[in-house]
Amino acid sequence: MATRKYEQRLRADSAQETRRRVLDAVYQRLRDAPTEQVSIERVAAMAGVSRSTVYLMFGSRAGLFDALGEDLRSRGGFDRAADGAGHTDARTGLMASIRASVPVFAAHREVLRVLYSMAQLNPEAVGGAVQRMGEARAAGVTWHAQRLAEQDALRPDLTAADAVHLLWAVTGFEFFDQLYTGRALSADTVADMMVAAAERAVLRPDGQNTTPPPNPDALGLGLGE
Amino acid sequence: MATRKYEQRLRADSAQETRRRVLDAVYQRLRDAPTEQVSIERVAAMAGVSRSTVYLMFGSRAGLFDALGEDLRSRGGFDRAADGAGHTDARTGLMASIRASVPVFAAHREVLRVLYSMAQLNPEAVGGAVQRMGEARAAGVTWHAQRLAEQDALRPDLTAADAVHLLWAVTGFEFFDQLYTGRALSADTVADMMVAAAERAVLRPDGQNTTPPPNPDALGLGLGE
DNA sequence: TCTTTCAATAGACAGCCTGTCTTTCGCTGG
DNA sequence: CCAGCGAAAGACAGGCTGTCTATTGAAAGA
Repeated sequence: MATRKYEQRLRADSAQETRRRVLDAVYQRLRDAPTEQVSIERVAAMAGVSRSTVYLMFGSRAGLFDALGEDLRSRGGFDRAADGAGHTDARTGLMASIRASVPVFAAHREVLRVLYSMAQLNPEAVGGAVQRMGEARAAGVTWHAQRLAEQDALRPDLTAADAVHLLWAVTGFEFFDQLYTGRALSADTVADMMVAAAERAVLRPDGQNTTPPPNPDALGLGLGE
Repeated sequence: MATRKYEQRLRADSAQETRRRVLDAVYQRLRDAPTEQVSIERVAAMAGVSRSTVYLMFGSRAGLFDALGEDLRSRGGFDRAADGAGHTDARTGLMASIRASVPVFAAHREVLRVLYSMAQLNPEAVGGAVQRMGEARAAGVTWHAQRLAEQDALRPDLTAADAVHLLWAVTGFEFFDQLYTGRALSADTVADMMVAAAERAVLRPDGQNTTPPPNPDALGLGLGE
């Protein structure tokens, strides 16, 4: 007996919805109790779904977290935050990128924290989601450094490669969180600091900016001589 | 029957040695396979000890990692790295501190990575060891910022508190590892970058790094204590 | 020497978790 | 009406934690 053709559109829709519920449940769980161990069992219960359904949909624990990362990447606002491409000026483009990413970091802080830490302990545990996010960010940072070099906005003592390294360290979630959580600062304050840090780390000191350098006269006599 | 008095010195010595073997085993395990889950069972087997002995000695899994952190703190070289107090000049003191800490970070990178990540996921899981290390570092950073302020070496647009925040972010293990592992740079290169980043982030732009210290008398008793 | 005492050990147990399997249910859609 | 398939239920093996009890063996005292 030949198999009948099946469309199953309604079924597919409901599956999609179930998937959504599960992802929301993990997100919620990570947000509410980031320090507790997340068991698939619990997540499934929160989503009103059987544990075996989760395995069916995501394949494994890692697959679930991978999907969460991907979900965050597509819905969390990372896309908009990624490019500061709307600007002709490389400097302002960089600053815009940083300022755009901070609210995203802050909004999803707990969940990102868990994903990043899990990835540190075992990259496979999040199925490469964090790694992919990192690659995207690396590309973005490289692009920015390139543009800054082209517009001769880099410090004279830096190569473009050095700038990539420094920008990488100074614009990432880890750096953000050192200030936001580690020092209990507001997102706005952190944004200011990250912008300032990036500026001072890689940009020509003489160039004019959103933060004009302090008046040289003010310093004069303060030190040594 | 009255209890006899017991000294048990030899016993205590052997216990100490066993403890050492267990701690070495965890360290080794974390270093060799940082991405795999460390089970007490495995560690005990590596140390040639019963699992229950580990629980007896350290109380719990968390206690074991706490002890490891403490062990690292006392034997890993953090003490020497912590203070750049041998210098009268606040600037060079800061730089010396940073340069001293980098080799320690690099030497224990894998183990520190695991401890820090575990602490992020659940501070209790490492029994406060990481938190204590953080507090010590915070105190050190505050001290440096204070001295820089006193010697008028901070950027004019920064408060001492701001300097603490920035130094915190730029001198820590996380920042180090973003460059060392994240960008695959050598420890020496990272040290240079961290020094440069700290310098540019918080120090007066006009002063040379090699600038002679201001009037030594100004410091007075600051160091000895 | 010979006994006392207790640190160190071994091992059993309950409980939680993961990942895989088989079986059953019940809705969709021809 | 009923075939097909997505979803659920639940059993299972295996690994881990933390606790508890029983055992042992050697140092310390007499």
